Amino acid sequence: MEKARTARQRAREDITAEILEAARIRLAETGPGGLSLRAVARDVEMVSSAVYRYFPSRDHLLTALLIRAYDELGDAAETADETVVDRSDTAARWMATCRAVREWALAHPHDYALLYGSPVTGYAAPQDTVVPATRVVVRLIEIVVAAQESGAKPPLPPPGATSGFAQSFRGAVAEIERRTALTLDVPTELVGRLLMAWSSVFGVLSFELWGHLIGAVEDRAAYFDGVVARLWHDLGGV
Amino acid sequence: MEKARTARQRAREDITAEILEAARIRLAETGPGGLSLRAVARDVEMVSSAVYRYFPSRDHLLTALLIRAYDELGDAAETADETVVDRSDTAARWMATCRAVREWALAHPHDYALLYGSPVTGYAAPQDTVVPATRVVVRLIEIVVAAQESGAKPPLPPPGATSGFAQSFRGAVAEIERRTALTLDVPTELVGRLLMAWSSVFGVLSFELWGHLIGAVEDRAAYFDGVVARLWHDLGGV
DNA sequence: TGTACATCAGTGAACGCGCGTTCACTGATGTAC
DNA sequence: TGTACATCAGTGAACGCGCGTTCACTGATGTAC
Repeated sequence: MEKARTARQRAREDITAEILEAARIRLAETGPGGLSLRAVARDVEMVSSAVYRYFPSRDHLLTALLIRAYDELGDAAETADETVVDRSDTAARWMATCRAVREWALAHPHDYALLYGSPVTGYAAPQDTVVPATRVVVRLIEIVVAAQESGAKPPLPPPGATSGFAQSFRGAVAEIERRTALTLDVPTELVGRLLMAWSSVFGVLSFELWGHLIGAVEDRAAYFDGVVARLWHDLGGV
Repeated sequence: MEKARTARQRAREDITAEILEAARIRLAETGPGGLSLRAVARDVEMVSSAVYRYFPSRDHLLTALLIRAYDELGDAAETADETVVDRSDTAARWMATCRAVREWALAHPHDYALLYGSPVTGYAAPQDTVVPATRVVVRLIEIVVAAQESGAKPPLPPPGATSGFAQSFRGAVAEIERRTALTLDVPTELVGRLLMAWSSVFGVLSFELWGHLIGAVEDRAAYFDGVVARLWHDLGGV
């Protein structure tokens, strides 16, 4: 059994969370590059040096924000998928998951920018962010694999396609083979289409959020749904 | 006939260009949010206040950088397309144009980030950036329209598709109808697929540049080519 | 249970730094007669 | 062609500001005997 938490430990957790939340709000006003420890300290009514008891530097604070945001997004995506009661309705699961990503992005545009926007100059994300960062793709993979297992026909390479494409993402194929219980071979073209779909979803979202669709697309939600449905279709989904 | 330029006018143009170039180099080290007039002034060996003779504020400098980068990218894309001698080989033109975008992005990652990354907090791009910003899509549209005119069959909506998608980008359809000499109707699904392809190209590129493909895709060039070929196939291209 | 010592949160001053922008000025270049 | 005046590029000092990080410190909380 765990030792009971002391008052000090509880306070530390609470205050760490408070600082993180204040930093997140700051993020919206200054952007990640302009995030300032002093400003955050002011918001939580601490002297700036006190924050160093919780985060040893500005970069550690950024890392914590990054992980937290990836985890929130991962939670949102996974929860949305699990809300679909008919687990064999993989098309619905795909749709629900993608929509959840969009909704989270619209609700937290600055956190989204931190994750999928241009990297912060002078800051290199450490290894700890890798696992939380992959939660969304991993879930998308699971859905597509489930569709295959229940008999969806995998997509075919377009006529005239070269082998260079299939060779280019061996790492992803190996990763998927390790993670799945698929007895049949993982069709390479399917993995390629999956990677494409993954970056398309975020490409469309980034375009929507950063204003590149202004003047072209009016109903952004309907557009997103249509795109996601087509990506599913191109994956061989039914 | 134009009046001959005076020494002053020539000097002004030269120095404006020098400042812009210095700013561009700075951009790589600080990111757009951290771009500092004083640092740029130092680089061109001027006193900081002197820069104000050329750019009335930091934001005007950013705008100039933005326009310059969009124009460079537009030039690169258009030139690449025009290099294809057989103008009726629209597949080759599509490929060449997309590749040129990637090459420019790899050669100028910080300018790419300025254009397609998260927007700079506290800075709103003025109207002057709109036209240069659309040069790449416009060229992609021209290529796809040329393919249609020479008999490519337009893509079909996937089975079960709703009308919401087609309705969502009326602005884009109207824009394309105004710009093209197409006598036949512009197929709506084609326009949708075109918008999708457009954001997919930049989605893939952003993922490549910001490190989201690490561990999944090894041969980035082959992957990009494969993606672009599939996008063309999905557009109904031959 | 009570006491002595160790741990740790938070303080406040200081370090050295860079920033955007304004302003009155000097001196060179351009123009009108 | 020569001179008087107007325009403009660049100077240097100053404004008020915020930043990350360090350090010696006080006082509260936790722990071992």
